[in-house]
Amino acid sequence: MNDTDPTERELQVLKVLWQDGEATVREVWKVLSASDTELAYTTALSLMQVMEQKGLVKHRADGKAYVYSPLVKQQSVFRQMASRFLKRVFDGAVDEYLVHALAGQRPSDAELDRMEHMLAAARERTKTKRKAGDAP
Amino acid sequence: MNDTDPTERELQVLKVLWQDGEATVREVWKVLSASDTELAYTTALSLMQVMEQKGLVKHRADGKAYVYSPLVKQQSVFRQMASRFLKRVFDGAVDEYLVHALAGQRPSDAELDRMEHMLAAARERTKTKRKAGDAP
DNA sequence: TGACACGTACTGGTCGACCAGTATGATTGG
DNA sequence: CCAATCATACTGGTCGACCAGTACGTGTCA
Repeated sequence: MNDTDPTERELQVLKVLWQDGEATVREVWKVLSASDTELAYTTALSLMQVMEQKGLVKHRADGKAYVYSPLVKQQSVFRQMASRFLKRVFDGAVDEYLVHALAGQRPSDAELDRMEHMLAAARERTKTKRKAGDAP
Repeated sequence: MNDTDPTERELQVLKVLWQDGEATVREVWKVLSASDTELAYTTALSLMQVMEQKGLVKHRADGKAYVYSPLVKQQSVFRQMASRFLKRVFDGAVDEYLVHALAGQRPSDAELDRMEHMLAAARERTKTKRKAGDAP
């Protein structure tokens, strides 16, 4: 389906929609204007119209206003963006990916715990995976 | 200094230069044309001239040809790109970053080993960091 | 020596992201 | 009733990434 990542701005909009479930143009505009630099209301509107055209969001009329909601799942978008980034930059070497992230960031103990569990789970999967050729 | 990531193409060029130390336009062009779709020779040239203007590479004359070499370290670029991506997409949550990468990728045992070591090292750093200034 | 091969410089064109203004329709308060 | 205020629709402009063509210089070889 979607073969390109959402742009920076589009991602900002999607985050608002994911958080709130749905939102009017004005609400989205408020958030973007608050976190970022000032933005014209019509700019936010244009952006969301383009996004609808791309199939990222849909709208329904609620009285006068349009209420927008996301058409793509946060999980899918994040997974896709991470995969693509991983592949493009590090040629798929997930350990390279991690080491550079850790270098610029100091994770909390809780995060470290969660990540260790992830690795353990991943190791488990590959181990049990040895059976039956259901490879690509 | 550099406040934007290198573009897709620029990154491809940098990878060639990092790998070989230095390279002529023709060599870079060969690699790009091989891995990607066909590309005009002058396109590669233009790209590298722009990159020089941006301070990403420099050149020296070797007889007729220009030999280009990188001005930025692979480490720095990767670290910066990873950090930025992490922040922009996952708001700095490195565990989120990892889980989505693992979902789309099946790491090898060796990679898992290396990543576990990284986490252990990261945990060590935060632990010793708690003490009053007994820094190395 | 003169044509050719190989190099770079310069220029232009396309496309998408991003931004914002003007036009226009509907609701509502006085 | 009417105008102010809200909404959306439509249109255009800027900028950077990307691509490639033409112009031009220089060394080489028959």
